[in-house]
Parts: sequence; structure tokens; C-alpha cells
Amino acid sequence: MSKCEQCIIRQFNSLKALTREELVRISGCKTSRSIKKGEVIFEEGDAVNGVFCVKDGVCKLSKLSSNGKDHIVKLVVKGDLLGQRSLVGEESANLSAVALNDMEVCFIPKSEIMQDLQKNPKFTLDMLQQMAHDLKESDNVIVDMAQKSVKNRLADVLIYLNDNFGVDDDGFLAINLSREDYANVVGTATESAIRILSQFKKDGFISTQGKQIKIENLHKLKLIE
Amino acid sequence: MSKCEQCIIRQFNSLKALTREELVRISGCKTSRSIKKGEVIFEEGDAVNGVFCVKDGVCKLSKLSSNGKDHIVKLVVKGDLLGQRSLVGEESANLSAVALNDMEVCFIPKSEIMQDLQKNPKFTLDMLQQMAHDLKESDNVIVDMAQKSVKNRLADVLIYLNDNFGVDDDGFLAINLSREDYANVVGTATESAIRILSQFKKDGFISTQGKQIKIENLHKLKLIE
DNA sequence: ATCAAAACATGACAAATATCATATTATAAT
DNA sequence: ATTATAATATGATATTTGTCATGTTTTGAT
Repeated sequence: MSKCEQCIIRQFNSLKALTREELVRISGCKTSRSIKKGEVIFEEGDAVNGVFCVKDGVCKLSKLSSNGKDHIVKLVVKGDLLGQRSLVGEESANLSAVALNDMEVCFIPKSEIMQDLQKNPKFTLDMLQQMAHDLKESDNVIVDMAQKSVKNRLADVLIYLNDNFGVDDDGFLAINLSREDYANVVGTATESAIRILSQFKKDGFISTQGKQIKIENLHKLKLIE
Repeated sequence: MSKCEQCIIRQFNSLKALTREELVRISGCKTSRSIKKGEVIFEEGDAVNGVFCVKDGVCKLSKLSSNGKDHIVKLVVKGDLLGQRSLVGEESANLSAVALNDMEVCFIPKSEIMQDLQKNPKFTLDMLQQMAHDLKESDNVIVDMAQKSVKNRLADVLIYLNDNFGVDDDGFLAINLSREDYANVVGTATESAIRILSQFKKDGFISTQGKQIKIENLHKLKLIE
């Protein structure tokens, strides 16, 4: 099993603020885990007593809404920490986490990392900054959800995926979401998402092959209102 | 000018985690300020170099959306801190703050409070917990925005105002928002908000007098989908 | 390779919401 | 008290989005 103090992934999250000694201790109690595509990592209401450091793969964080639909709030990627909020307070998970492809993660028990939160102000401050950033992003998402059209939001998601995941050798988005997932990210009916994607195709903004999507005209996608 | 160490308001926010010495120092550099209804406290893009501790009154935090409408993200009330996020990172304000009624606030310069953030882990941890809580709430709002109908969201706002601000002697909501503000909270056109409130009135869920609103049937409001 | 299940696609229609026009009422300044 | 201004209200209509039905394609298990 690889050691935290040698792991390059931690540079991308708050764990970078830990000292070498702290990392050695964390390394001793962490557990590595492979997660298969589609597997549930935790569900709303679960007690998540620790954080996952994502070494590879992507998972979706979603919440069941009162109308019975699952809404995808966030995608968690390589380098991210998953379940930070379990560290503060005793509340159970507010969101469910499901792997979108095969993942490699490390799990660090809450009890261990709480010691660092209480003793290493640099670490706590880094998490604070991370959360402040997330909060700002959340506000932006709220405004977009409230004010933009479904078509606009769907275009935004395609742009986001292109910017953050890039494309494969054939030019298709490197991450594949189902049409239902797209609908659950923008908050619309699956049929509506499919319909709008079809329209984008007719307009020449994208092309598709099965569930794969290739952006053909990023500029025009950005102009959609 | 009153002293922080004697101020009861701080019990409601993260400042309660400061030591007596820290409070004395903060007290020496803070400035009290009265803000008139409608006054702009700060705007999107402003450099807010400190936090406001709200002693009295209410203000709205809003963001201009790409379609030109102002979206109200949050109401900040007595006891809350305003502008926490200015403390972490150097970014300018993401939201605008406008007083909804006359306010009394104290302003604490960033330079002073940063010392405490770096030295008092209890204070930092308290802010972290506060932000974690806000983040959870934000996720819930995102899901509601994405999945609930405008009518449902408007009913939710009325219930929220009733729960958090109570009613005056005549039974009207103790806080008065304009119809435009209601629209900007739920993310709809002003006419739509007015229309739905009219419908609520016809249905006997609420009654109105000018801009004042009285909830007549909280139970039925809660059943709206 | 075959088949069943899931995912994708599209039409027809219904419901929700936005927009524009125009009254009416309340509010604040003189 | 009067009046200009802003806020509230409502009708008519257009647009957006959701729902239900149904067919097609893709995918994965055998």
C-alpha cells in the first residue's frame, strides 16, 4: 500500500497543509479501496465517519428531491476530498455519492483527522478556504438554477465537462454521463434533456455516437441563452 | 460605544469562540455604524476588507444574473456575520448586500480578525462548522430551485419568513419584502410572484394589506406542491 | 450471436411560467 | 392635501417545460 507522505494526489486538496509527521500517522490508519462504476459510496442519511481522498475516477453527489427525482449537485474528481462535511458536526450525510466510473480512493477515519483539525491551524484554514470557495460556487449555481433556461444550463454543463474533463482521442467528452444524469444535473425531465441535446445536434453545436458527445462548436454553445 | 466583550450579539456567531483578550483587542478597532433601509452595504466586485456583525435589522444578499435580474441568495439577520468570505482569500465580493430595514452593525477590519483565524483554532473551527452548515443549506436550496415549482418555492419562502421573523401585533409577517423581492428570492418574474400570491389569497392561505402579508393557513401552505 | 433490458428518441399534448399591455392602488415628496 | 412615482394587480398571449405514449437503438448478460 502506498504511503500518504509520498502520494502526489494530496497536493490537490487540504491534506497538503499537513506536516510530514501528521501524514505518517494518517498513512498508518487509512485504508485504500477500489470502487466499481455504479457502486454507492454512501447514501443520504448514512453516518460517514471519515473522508475519502479520490486517487482516480469520478463520482456524483446527489440528493433526492421532494418530487422523487435525484438531483446531481456536484461531481467529485481525482484530487478532491469527499465527505469533508462529515468532519464538522455529527450530522449524517446530506447527499449520496455514486461512482460514475471505476475509482481508487483512500479512506481516512474521522477520529484521526479531527486531531489535525484541532491542532494544525494551517490545515483548518485551508479547509476553511476550500469551503468558502465551494460556498461561492454554490451561490453561483443557485443563481443559474433560478435564472437561466434549461437549454442554457445544459449548454453550461457541456462546457463545464469539456473544460474539466477534456476530450478523448476521437474528440468525444472524456466523461460519459447518461442522458438521465444530464437531466439530473440541470434539473429537468430526462425527455427534455434528450430533446435539447437533439436540437443542439441539429444546430451543429454537438454530435453524438451512442451516449458519447462531441462538442463541435464551443463558441456557439457559449452564446446560448 | 459599547464593548465587544459585553455584547450579547456575539453569542450567536463565531465570535463567541474568541477569548476575552481577543475580544478586547477587536473592540478597540471595530467601528459601529447605522445603515438606513435601502442602503447598499457593499456590491458585487467590491473589496470587502472585514466582517460586519449585525446587531439589528436585516439585509439581503443578492447577485446579478446573466439575464439582468437580481437574485436574492440569502437574508442576513441580527446575530449573523456578514462578509465572512472576505476573510479567506483575496477575492472581491461575489454578492451585493442591501439593507431591508434600518440596521445597526459593527465592522471589524480583516487585518485584525485574521490574527485570530491564524492563532485561535477554536475560532477557525467554529467558522468552519458554520460554513459547512451553510454549504449543506446551499445544496438544499440548489435542489429546491431545480426541482420544485415556483408556487412551491414561494410557499416555502412564506413559511421560512414566518418561522424566522414571526409576526407583528396584527398577525402580519414581521418582515416586509416587496413583491419584486419575493420574485427575486424564488427566481421568477415579478408578475408571476404577484399572481401566485393573489391565488394564495383566493385560496384563503394568506391575506394581504398593501405589501403586508398575513399567513392564514400555514398547514395548507405546507401542502403546496 | 441472441435476446432482454435499459437507454435513447420523438410526437402529441398539457401545464407552468414569461412577457407585454394596461389598470389600479399605495407611497413618499412637496 | 396633492400629486408624481413606484408598487401591485390582472388579462391576453407566447414560450418553455413537463408528461405520457410509443418506437428505436444500444448495451450487457447469457
